[in-house]
Amino acid sequence: MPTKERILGAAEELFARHGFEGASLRQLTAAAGVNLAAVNYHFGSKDRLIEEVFRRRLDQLNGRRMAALQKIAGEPDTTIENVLAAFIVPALELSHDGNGSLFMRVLARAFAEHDDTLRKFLSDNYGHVMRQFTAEFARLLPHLSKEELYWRVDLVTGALTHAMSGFGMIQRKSDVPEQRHREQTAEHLIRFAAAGLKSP
Amino acid sequence: MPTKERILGAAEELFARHGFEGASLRQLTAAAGVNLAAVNYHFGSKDRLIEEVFRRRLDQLNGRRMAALQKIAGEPDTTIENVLAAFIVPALELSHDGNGSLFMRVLARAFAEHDDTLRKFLSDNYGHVMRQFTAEFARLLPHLSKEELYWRVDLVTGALTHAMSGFGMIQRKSDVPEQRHREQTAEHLIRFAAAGLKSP
DNA sequence: CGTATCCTCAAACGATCGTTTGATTCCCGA
DNA sequence: TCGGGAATCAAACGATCGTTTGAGGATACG
Repeated sequence: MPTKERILGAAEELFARHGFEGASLRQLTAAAGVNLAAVNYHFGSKDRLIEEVFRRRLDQLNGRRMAALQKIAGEPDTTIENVLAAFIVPALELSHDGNGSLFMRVLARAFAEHDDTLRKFLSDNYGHVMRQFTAEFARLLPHLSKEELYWRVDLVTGALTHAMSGFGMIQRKSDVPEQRHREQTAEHLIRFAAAGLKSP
Repeated sequence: MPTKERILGAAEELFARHGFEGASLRQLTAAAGVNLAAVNYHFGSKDRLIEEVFRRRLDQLNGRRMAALQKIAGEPDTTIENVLAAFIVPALELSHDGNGSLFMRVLARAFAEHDDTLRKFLSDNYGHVMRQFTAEFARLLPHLSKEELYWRVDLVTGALTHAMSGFGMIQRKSDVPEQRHREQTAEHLIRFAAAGLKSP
């Protein structure tokens, strides 16, 4: 495997496990089986490596989210559940794809850290996704004030980030096929979030 | 102010802002206006200081939660909303008490970090609180399977932790009295969480 | 006044951090 | 086959980390 890929994989795992400050480049390069200097050679700095870890996964994740949303946005028979599925299902697919679940933990960490640099990077690059989803929720919940809507979207985001960071018990039982388990998880999350969004 | 108190206050603020690994004892003691060696003298180590930051706030927070829960647990006319209020209101009171809101950010960080030592400490010392609340939810939602119930309690916990860590917009408008703002926030959170818990 | 106890202080400990350097190896196109 | 950029390597840079030390100051009690 190319050196850059091995570094990104090890970085994802160690950032998830020990945080951005807690994972050192020496641990990281040792886990990847590459030389210590390789990070600065290929990425320039540790901060740029962190951004690249986000870019690689979020490009794919948000691409799928936007594609799913485009299919239903503005349509007359679209439901809250449809929009939530467009947001949640791509994330669940990622969680079950190789080390993707580790990335959801990295993402949960990024939310918990209130680091301004990282927040600005995420907002600049992927803020439009949240805005599109919020706009569609607004269309389907026209009776809610803007403040009410933001509140509920924020609570939904919190619940989903928490759940998908693996803190909860998204653990597949051995007798349930992976495909079926993913569908069940999606149903749980969508049912819960839809009830919260639609509450009177 | 006593040295120990000044250290705990500065620690709470810097742990919230930079994380447990990101905040150094040199920053911390400088902010507190005490000598570098004071941390190890009064607390023994940085890890023990971290535990003390949690203990100080959680003793008070969970004490109030348990007291509120005892008043309604097992009563025939208790509602989901009552139980949620017993869980949420003490946390909101803490959030509006001095540097208490910073502690909610520390707590959110602790959830995001999957650090085993910290998790064990929190579970050993305060796990009984979550078990009591879960038991009461189980009584009020008898139609839910144990798996369903755990799922929903976990999602509620995630949403509330997220919201109260200040990532959302729990920001009081200047023309709203603090007491009223706290009540409004509690209403938002309780309505959302109750809808999620009770969803069919 | 003497002294015992609690506390503070500057200084230093060894370890580890992210980053840089300069030499060496690899590999492909001319 | 040979030249040259790309990639890897061991080693070192200065800075910062948590922790420890031992001397000195403060305070209370005989």
